[in-house]
Amino acid sequence: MDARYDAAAAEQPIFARWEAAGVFAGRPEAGGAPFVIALPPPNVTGELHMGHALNGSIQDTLIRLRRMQGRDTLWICGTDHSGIAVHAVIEKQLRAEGLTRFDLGRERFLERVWEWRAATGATIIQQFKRLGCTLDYDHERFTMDDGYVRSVLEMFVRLYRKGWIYRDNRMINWCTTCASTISDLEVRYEHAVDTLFEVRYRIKDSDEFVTVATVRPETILADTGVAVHPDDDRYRHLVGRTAIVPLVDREVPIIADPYVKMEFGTGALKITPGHDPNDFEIGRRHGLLELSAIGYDGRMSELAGEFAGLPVGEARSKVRDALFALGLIRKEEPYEHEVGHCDRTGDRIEPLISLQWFMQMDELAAPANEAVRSGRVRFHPKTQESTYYSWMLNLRPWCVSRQLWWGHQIPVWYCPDGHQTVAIETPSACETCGSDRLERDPDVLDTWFSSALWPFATIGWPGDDERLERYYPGHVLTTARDIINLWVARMMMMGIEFMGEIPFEDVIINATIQAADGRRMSKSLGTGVDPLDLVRRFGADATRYGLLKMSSTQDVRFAEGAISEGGRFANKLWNAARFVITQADISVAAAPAGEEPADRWVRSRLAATLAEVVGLIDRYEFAAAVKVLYAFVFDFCDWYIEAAKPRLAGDDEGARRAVSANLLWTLERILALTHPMCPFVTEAIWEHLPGDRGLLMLAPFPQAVSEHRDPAAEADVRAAIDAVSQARSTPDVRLVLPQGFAAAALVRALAPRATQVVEDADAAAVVVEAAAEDPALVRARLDEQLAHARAELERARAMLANERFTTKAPAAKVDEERAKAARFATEVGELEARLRDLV
RNA sequence: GGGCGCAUAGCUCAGCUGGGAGAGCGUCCGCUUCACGCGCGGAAGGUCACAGGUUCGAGCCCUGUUGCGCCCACCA
Repeated sequence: MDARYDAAAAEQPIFARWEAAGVFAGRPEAGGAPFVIALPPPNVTGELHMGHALNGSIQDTLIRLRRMQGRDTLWICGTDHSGIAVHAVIEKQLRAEGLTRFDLGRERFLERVWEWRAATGATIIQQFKRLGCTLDYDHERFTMDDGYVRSVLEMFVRLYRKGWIYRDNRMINWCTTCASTISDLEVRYEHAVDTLFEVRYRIKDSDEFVTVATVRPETILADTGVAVHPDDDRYRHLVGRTAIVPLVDREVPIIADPYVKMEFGTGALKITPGHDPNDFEIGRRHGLLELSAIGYDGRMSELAGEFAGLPVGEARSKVRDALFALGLIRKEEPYEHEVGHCDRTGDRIEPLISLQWFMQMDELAAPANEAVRSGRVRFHPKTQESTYYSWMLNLRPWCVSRQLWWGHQIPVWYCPDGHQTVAIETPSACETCGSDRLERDPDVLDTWFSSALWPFATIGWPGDDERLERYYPGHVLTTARDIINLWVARMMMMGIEFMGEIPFEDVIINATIQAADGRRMSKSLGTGVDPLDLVRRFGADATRYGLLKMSSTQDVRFAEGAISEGGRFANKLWNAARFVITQADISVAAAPAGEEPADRWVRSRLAATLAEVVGLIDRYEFAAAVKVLYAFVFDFCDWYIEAAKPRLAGDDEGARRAVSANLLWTLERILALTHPMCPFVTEAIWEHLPGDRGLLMLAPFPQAVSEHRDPAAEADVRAAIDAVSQARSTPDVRLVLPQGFAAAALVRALAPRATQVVEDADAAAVVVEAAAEDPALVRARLDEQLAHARAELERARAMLANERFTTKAPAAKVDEERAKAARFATEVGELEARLRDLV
């Protein structure tokens, strides 16, 4: 064993051995209850980023711990076809060749996507292996593989037959770059400064004008009404009259609708049902015409007359100029508001009316809400439930059709008469009229539609696969906050609907790891940190350790120090093992042996640590678990191994064997406890330990033996450690131990700088003194101790003198103060006596 | 516009139901090269964002202010 743990050299061969064990696909033969996590399927376009690495570390820690605890663990593996993202990648390639996807046509485009996927689609899964993740690679799924496509179509058909999926002409969010609809959840609102115009519309058969306010004058060309509030006295006389839309001279009705805010702008609202979601609703209420002046290409349509063909932005200023020339603009002022942008491309969203497929989720949502409310599904941290409810309690129809090619093509065929035939297999004739001239809907489904069935489509739904039976429902889901509604909520709805049971019990919402300066980590900003680079520099264990330590309920800034600490931790463990292997008698069997205070202390600390770390992981408090583990491992090294050295080197063969057995026993348990978090280094050490022990990954997880708890030994050794620590930092000290102090031998062995270690019948506790030959130092130290004791005594007495404290505080608190007062009074007395003796 | 969260040592963060401010890193001092210099021990360093309030007592509870972050939302 080298003096330094070489992660780079150790990791790959170890991973190969794990894979060879063939247990990643679950192991029902082990007899334990299933424990299942579904990996949030990363985009095929993706590379492992910090979020994936954090999430992978958490999931693998849980999977490994449960596996060692005997559970039949399954970590579902796969990738998402990510429609829009893939289109972006391939269309960019095409642009470089001077082509568009339409030049290729659907079939050739899809061939090209599959070629690309064959070449690069495995990257991110390989990267999870580098992190040490024990995903079920043998059953890797892809949301576009044949079986999965079938599952998606099955879901569509079933929901269609229930009437929850339907086709309708509604207002949708249109992204001109994507040339597709996007869902409400894919719209990101950004602050924008535009101009608010007040425009005068003439009233028909009158000299009067009505003035409306708008930030989008170009939509005037598609206006089909003017609305005022029913209670607005300023306009009451106009309701029912006709206004004339400027530039196009269209006659439109003036209507009254309570949606209009009297106090905003002029109190009169132009209605453009074709280009504004509110106006759309108002238009539907009043039966207004739905006109469209903007096309899917983001340019003005024929309806725009002289402005036809102009991009929207350009049309806006041209229309403004035309209105101004006619003297119809009454006012222009800067106006700040939030404008919807495409989450993927950043383009301004164009609200348009379009014939699309929608999904209505009201009935699906009710049981999903109930699952959270009743506590069957728990969010960690719990505050994230509000994100879930805020969306789930206010659901609107989900536009599921996308005008893309890469994705699950909608399984609906139309005959020339417009009848719909819905089927999983291509039908030969129209269900309604028998026509054989069928054409399939060209659109594909929203990527999140297929993601919603990830927990069960991956393991065989809708078949009767035994894996489906065994591994659904799952247990834990860990993911990022921004997809609680896009994904988590929808999985819950679909899981309940199609499997009759929630897909998981615990939803862990990860911290977002920000760049060191607090900005968002992003490749394009150049603020990203590549987790694989960390793996190369520090090792996978160090990376996992650091990420777990950074995991938190709130967002954290990336700190490389946490990763390098993980590297030191792994090296420390490696060297502790190296000491045991080279210095101890490893022919003895590992056993909780030795009755010295140090022996009992380390076993007691180990039992406490085991229980605490497992408890923390059970509660998903990974950062705290890592800290507790770290503290114990360093205590073990700094004190138990140090205490063992003289005993191993001594002549007492019995002591030598006992210490060796105890060292081995403790080390084995530390390795098992550490393994879920730092699997590589622990497995590497395990291989060096004597005997044929198989893989640590499959070793049974150690129980915390409560009989090993020994508060007296812990207190004694703690006192010894404190005294020795003091002695190490100060030359020429004298250590005074109480008569019969249990850990006296430990103090004598570890305090080389103490000039004297003496037992004193009068000493109440271990005392560190300056050496007798320098009374001034002794005096100074005693003075310091006395001042401290006096201050404590004074504080306790002051509290007890406060009548309101003694009457109002809980009795236990008061008793505690009394005890303190008594203790410090004694200590003050003792110290004063010592000082008198010195003089 | 509504909601949620965060502001604690130079840095990254802990501080659970209110009773003497913590860890790791960094800095400084000492030790040590016989498992580990990715080592050992110690020390310095904080009016717990600000202002009020409740309480015998507040980092923790309440109100407000400031600064950050996030989520939700169709006010022209």
